[in-house]
Amino acid sequence: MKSAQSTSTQAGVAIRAAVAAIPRGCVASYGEIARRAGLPGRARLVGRVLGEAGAASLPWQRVLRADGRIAFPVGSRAFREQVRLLAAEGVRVHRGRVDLAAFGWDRDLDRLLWAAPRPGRRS
DNA sequence: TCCTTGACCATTA
DNA sequence: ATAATGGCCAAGG
Repeated sequence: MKSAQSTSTQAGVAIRAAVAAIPRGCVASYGEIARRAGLPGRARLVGRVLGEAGAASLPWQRVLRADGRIAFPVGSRAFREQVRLLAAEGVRVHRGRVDLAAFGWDRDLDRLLWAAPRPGRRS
């Protein structure tokens, strides 16, 4: 058979590997996954691949939009499912959105801890 | 073959 | 904060 869906292409394999690598309790954006998969600028392809069959065994719930919001319509079946799965691994979702500074995979901890404005450093 | 759609994103206003 | 725009590119009609 030659049904070469995106999930069986090289890109698909790389994307799935990147998603599988997201640590439990963390989240990453579609764009970030694309970048890690060696496909910068192809966030939409990530969404497509996750939509295809085979994503069931992946931690797809850890993939969010760049602003931390869930990519499904609020209240939809997939939306509720994603919220449930994330909550199950300790990721807090508030109003369909996750705080990337707190749960983001690539968050820079140093910058986060020192985020408080220091006196004498610009306003 | 052209056109539309989409689990997206960065920039600009 | 929201809205419009252009880029991205694989599927499906």
